[in-house]
Amino acid sequence: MKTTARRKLRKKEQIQLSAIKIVNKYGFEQATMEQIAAELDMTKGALYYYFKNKEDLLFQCHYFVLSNALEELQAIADSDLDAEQQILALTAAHVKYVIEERDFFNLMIEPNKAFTDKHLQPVLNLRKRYAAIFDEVIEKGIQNGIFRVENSFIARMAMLGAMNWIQQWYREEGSLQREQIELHFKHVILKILK
Amino acid sequence: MKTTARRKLRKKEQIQLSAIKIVNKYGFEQATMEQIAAELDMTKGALYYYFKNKEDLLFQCHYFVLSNALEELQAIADSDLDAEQQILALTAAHVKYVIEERDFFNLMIEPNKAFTDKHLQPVLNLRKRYAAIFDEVIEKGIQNGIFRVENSFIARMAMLGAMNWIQQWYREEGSLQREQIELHFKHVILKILK
Amino acid sequence: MKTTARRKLRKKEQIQLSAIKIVNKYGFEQATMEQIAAELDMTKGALYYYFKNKEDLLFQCHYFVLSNALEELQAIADSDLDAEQQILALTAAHVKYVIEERDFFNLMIEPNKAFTDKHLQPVLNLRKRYAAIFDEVIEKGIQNGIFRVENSFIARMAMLGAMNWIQQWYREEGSLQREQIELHFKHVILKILK
Amino acid sequence: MKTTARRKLRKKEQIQLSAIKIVNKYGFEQATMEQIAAELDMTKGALYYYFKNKEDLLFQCHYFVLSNALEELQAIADSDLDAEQQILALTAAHVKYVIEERDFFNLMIEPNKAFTDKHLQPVLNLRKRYAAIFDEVIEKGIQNGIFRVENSFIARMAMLGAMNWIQQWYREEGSLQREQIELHFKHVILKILK
DNA sequence: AATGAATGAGGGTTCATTCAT
DNA sequence: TATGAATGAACCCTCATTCAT
Repeated sequence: MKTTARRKLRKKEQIQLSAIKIVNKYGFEQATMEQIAAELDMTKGALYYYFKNKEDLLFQCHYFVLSNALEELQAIADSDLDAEQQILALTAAHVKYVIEERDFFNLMIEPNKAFTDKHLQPVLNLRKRYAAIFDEVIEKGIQNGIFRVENSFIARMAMLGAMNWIQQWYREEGSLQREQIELHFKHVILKILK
Repeated sequence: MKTTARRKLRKKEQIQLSAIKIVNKYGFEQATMEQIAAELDMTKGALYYYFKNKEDLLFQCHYFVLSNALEELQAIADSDLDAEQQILALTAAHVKYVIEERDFFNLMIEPNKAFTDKHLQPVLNLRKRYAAIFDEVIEKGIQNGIFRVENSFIARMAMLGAMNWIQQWYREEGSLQREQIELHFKHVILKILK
Repeated sequence: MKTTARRKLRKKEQIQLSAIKIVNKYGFEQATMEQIAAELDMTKGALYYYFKNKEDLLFQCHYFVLSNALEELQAIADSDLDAEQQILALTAAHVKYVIEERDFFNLMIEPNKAFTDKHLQPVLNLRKRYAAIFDEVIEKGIQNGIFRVENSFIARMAMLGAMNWIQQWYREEGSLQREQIELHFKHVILKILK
Repeated sequence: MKTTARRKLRKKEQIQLSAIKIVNKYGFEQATMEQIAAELDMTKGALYYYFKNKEDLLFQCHYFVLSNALEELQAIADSDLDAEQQILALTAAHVKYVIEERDFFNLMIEPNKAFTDKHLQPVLNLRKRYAAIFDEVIEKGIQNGIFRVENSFIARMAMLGAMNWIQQWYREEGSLQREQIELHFKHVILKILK
């Protein structure tokens, strides 16, 4: 039956969640298979039943997170909103990921020293596509005369950097709630782009 | 005698410089005592005559880099330039550090990943003072009517985030050189602040 | 019921054949239970229904191969050929086994590396009986005046050594095919014995 | 001073001797770094101070043993004895190695599954040169009309195989002493070659 | 002040073995 | 009977740390 196959898939997902958690806590290289396993009350040996090796596990985590985010952003870029509305929606979505899915998103930020050639390419491709979505909308805005930027690469990087940095200072119990942050950043982003 | 004490100090500095070099090349956790020692044609055992352990050495490096940066930024904030000129100088300085001292500034991001309690507090303090300099200049600019920002905390964080992110994409062999990046970011920062 | 018992026996044989194949391909210690099972589209867990453990399985394979060889050689020694014809037939048979059952004959070389006490004795016994066949035929030849050797023990060991060594240099894709090797060795063996 | 360097070299030799011993006892792949270290009351970690990794250590053992033997045999082939005397001397030397330096020689026999490309070539070269010495002398004998063989490759392999096999049955406490074995094998070898 | 040498803890990985289902 | 899943021991290797000299 499919039940067992499905159970295996579910377990793989659990392991990925655990791995993401541990990686965010200790860093990419410092996360150990033992820690990842302990989080689920498994022994590290068991992880190898589900993933070929550490790099494979971490790669799949990375891929999983990026793919999900990518899909959501792509839908925005494909909508029939105008460039300004789109960039605001992208901002909101990205801020949401950064704040709400902290653990997931941190992975995207992590440097790629950890991957060997075989895994590096797919990750870099996803990253490129993610960035391309922002570029596309920015470009559209420029052509429509809505945005005015000196260098769109720099603009995109500045925007993403500013937003990614949020997780360094955001605290759930702090005075600024997500919605306010979203609003503030929409404002900042527009300043950068106009 | 003072001479030997001084010689020891000088050696410690050499070791720190070596460590900084290695860390910037291989990353914080991947740098090994052996590599650091080899850079100076020493054996790793000798390092322990000067530093208690690896964390101690790395902490002092970090402290050294951050203190230097702090001093430089403070001088700017204390100068008699106007707020706009000051913020531009701060931007140039920060961009320089982010690029040149890659991994030590990386640490500013998540010091708790690398340091245990004892060393964490001093680092966090430095970090606060570092941020305070930006706040001070921004505030000055607002009071002088030069800057106009909705929320100065958000503005500072957006600026620093945008700049810190540079190290994620900057490549020495890339098409954008440090000086150009500096110029572009001065432009972006002013957009955010005005 | 006999049917199920017989089915079990047949399955055991299949597993043995699979194990023999894998061992000849990857070597005795490098063969894994997983590989052996995969060859039959089983999971490794199932093997333990038929064999107590890996050593047991491998022992029975070894025993199986050696017994078969022994039987074949015994038939030759019991035939009514004369001693020279018999020794030539033994040579052909032995060369065939050395080449075809590479690793199981390898075991004949140092069974104590692979087997613990319990299994060692039966193997050593088979080994003795195997050698005895050669001795018997050599002795017969000497008594019939066909062979003339200084020391029949040395002669037997030299013969077997020369043949066992074949597996060190034989390559399936090499220029010498099994049949040619057989012919050459028949020649050499006769030189040693005459 | 050179003393420390020399001490290091001596230690490396000790480790090699230990490794050779263990490998002969348990086989190439089954020998563990721990066993090798324990033999010298060291911890396995210490081995890595002297050798890069297991393959490196085992390779150097292999190389060491082969080189030594090679030198001795080459001297014989270079002497001004005639081919028959040379082959007898080679036989004596080889038998001596097989019996007296059992551990060393076993290494030569071991299959080379253990080495990766980098290390495999040098070993195979040494082996080739070792074999070439026998070939050279055999060829010389053929040209001088002293030897008469159908296929000199087969003859060489049969000889070496017969001799290498000695260690399978030789027991120090057995009835045949080395000198007698030497004599017997000289006899056998001449039978094969004439 | 520095080196050579060693230790020991821990990390990634493999695999025979077990066992509930 | 057989599978899926897990365990645990053992392996290779790295590296911070120690210490006699």
